[in-house]
Amino acid sequence: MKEKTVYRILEFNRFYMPALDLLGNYYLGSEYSAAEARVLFEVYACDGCNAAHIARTMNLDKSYLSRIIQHHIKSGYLVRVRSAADFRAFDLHLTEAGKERAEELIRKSNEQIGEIIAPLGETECRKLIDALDTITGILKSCGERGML
Amino acid sequence: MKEKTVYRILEFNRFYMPALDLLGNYYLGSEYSAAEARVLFEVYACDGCNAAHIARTMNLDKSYLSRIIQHHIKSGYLVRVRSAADFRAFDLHLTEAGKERAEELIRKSNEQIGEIIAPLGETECRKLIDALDTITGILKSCGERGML
DNA sequence: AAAATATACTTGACAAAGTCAACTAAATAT
DNA sequence: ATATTTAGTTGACTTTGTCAAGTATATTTT
Repeated sequence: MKEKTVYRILEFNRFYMPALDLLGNYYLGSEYSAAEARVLFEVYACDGCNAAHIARTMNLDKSYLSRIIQHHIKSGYLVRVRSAADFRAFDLHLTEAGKERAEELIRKSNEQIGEIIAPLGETECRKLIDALDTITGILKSCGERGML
Repeated sequence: MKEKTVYRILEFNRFYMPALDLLGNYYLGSEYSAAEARVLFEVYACDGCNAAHIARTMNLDKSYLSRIIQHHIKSGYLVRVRSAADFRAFDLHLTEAGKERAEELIRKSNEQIGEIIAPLGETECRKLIDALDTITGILKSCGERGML
């Protein structure tokens, strides 16, 4: 049974990943690099966080991240303000443009997924949600620290 | 309902993708680049195919692919033989070492997933499989050509 | 309080991954 | 026979990501 489960997971990944790719996964809007977009989202989700926090939660190299942040600042999407509590760190905030940019990316993602599931009816949607919940629940139960 | 479904899919992706990453998705063993491993798998799955076929099915740039193949040949994992039917093309085959390498990567993937789902009992495994099947089934029903 | 250690972030140099355009050679279509 | 398409290669390039070393501030240890 275990073996079959492993096999089925691998098979699912093989199926689902290209699907993700196709529809743009949660960070992809379009002309943006994955990491760049995700950084924007992280700040969107967690206003005032700093680079170290992002590096930890996204498991990103800090030097790489540093440059991504600089780039976003140059693009006018991010601003940094020196943290009062810790003078080494900078609190990160989205500018208005940055917020709009993030929301636009989210909207695009939504639209893409929306298009794909367009043919589904109520019942199927409910089933889909249930299945997603089931998987999430079970996988979460596996890892004290296996998963996010 | 549609909106909720979209939202839930995005949320699932956010949860599942790092999980995939962590456990090495279907192509990842370890020190190998995604594309490199996938090429190996493609030939494993489709012995005698040529670069053009791989480029099409994996949606890979042909120049990039050309170099990956060269690299695999140098590593002793792949051999090419000029196609009798089409003198421009080369049939690709795994060497014994290449076969072993591919199988080792597959074995590693299996082990990693196996470890993660180790805590699960029979019932949970069955539920997980059902949920994966449900998702696959529903999503497949969406796309005449939305998905793989 | 001083010294040692850890953390936040930056920079330079680099390696790896991926793309683009131009090319040769063979196959196919006109 | 000529034009177009397809298989593959190569060179030059950009993007993406990593590594090591450095500066400045915080924290811990003695």
